[in-house]
Amino acid sequence: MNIGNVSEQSGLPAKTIRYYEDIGLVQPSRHENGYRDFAVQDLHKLAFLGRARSLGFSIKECRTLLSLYEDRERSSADVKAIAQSHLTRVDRKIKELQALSATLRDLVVRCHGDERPDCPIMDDLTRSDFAKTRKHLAGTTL
Amino acid sequence: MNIGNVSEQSGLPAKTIRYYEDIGLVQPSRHENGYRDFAVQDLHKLAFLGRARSLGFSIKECRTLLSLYEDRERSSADVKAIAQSHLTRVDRKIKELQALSATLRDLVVRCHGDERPDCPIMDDLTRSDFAKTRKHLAGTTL
DNA sequence: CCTTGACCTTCCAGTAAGTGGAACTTCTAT
DNA sequence: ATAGAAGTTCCACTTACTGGAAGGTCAAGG
Repeated sequence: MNIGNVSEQSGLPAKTIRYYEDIGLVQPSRHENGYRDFAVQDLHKLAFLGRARSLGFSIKECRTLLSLYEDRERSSADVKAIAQSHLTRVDRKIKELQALSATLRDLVVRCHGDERPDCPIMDDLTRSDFAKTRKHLAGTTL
Repeated sequence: MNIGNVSEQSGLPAKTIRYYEDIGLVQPSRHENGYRDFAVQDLHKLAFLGRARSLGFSIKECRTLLSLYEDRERSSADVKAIAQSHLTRVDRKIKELQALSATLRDLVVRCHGDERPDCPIMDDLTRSDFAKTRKHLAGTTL
């Protein structure tokens, strides 16, 4: 099966599939002409990866999940542990963002938003008493 | 003022401050020995940036906010617009993560988590009917 | 046979916002 | 004089891809 076909069936961009091969998540064989030749198992793996990624698992976790996926002797406890820690991470992030949202909302509501320069948002940013309490949002890329 | 001093007072790592100079957010002058010499205004700017970043504003937004910060003729409407769109983004992300959390929680709850291999989480990941519905979490790095 | 276009290949660069480390110089205190 | 702290630059690494260039391959139509 060619990459375009696999891309369509798995829902993953061809670029992503090549990338996944690069980092060793799949190992398709090659045709004589150099084209990748994906087996049905590869398609399943890629679909699995797509779903796992869409659930927010990191590539590293996906790697582990994939090895469990292929392990008939796996214990569901191992799978659950990964999902559980991911869930905890997600929930922690939600809390962080909710706190952020509350702060922003308060500032936005209090800003009259007209042509005058005075602005509670700027006042907040200009506060100098935050240096100790400030916490970086751990890797929050929105 | 040396960078260590500024770092301490602003709460930003020295590395970050140098990075901010690299990308043109601050322009400290230099001592004869090559050491950076920060003015009080630079310190204020960096504190401002630290606070803005901690509120989740992107560097690009920080750049704009900084120019508004230095603009006595600014209209608070401009500031509010940036904060508002950021808030919208945060709230959208919260919703995404909440949906994710619900899905994960359901899977985790349903997984017995023992030594046996059968597992609802794996079953979900192995589902093949998601390719169309799957949505990549837009840039969610937790 | 030739061409056109779709599809495939590799490789390089860029994204966001820093962080870590190496190699080196300068300042400060003993 | 020398040790250690603090400063400097530069390069690489992080995440998970994505975009684009330059070029090879394949199927269909004239």
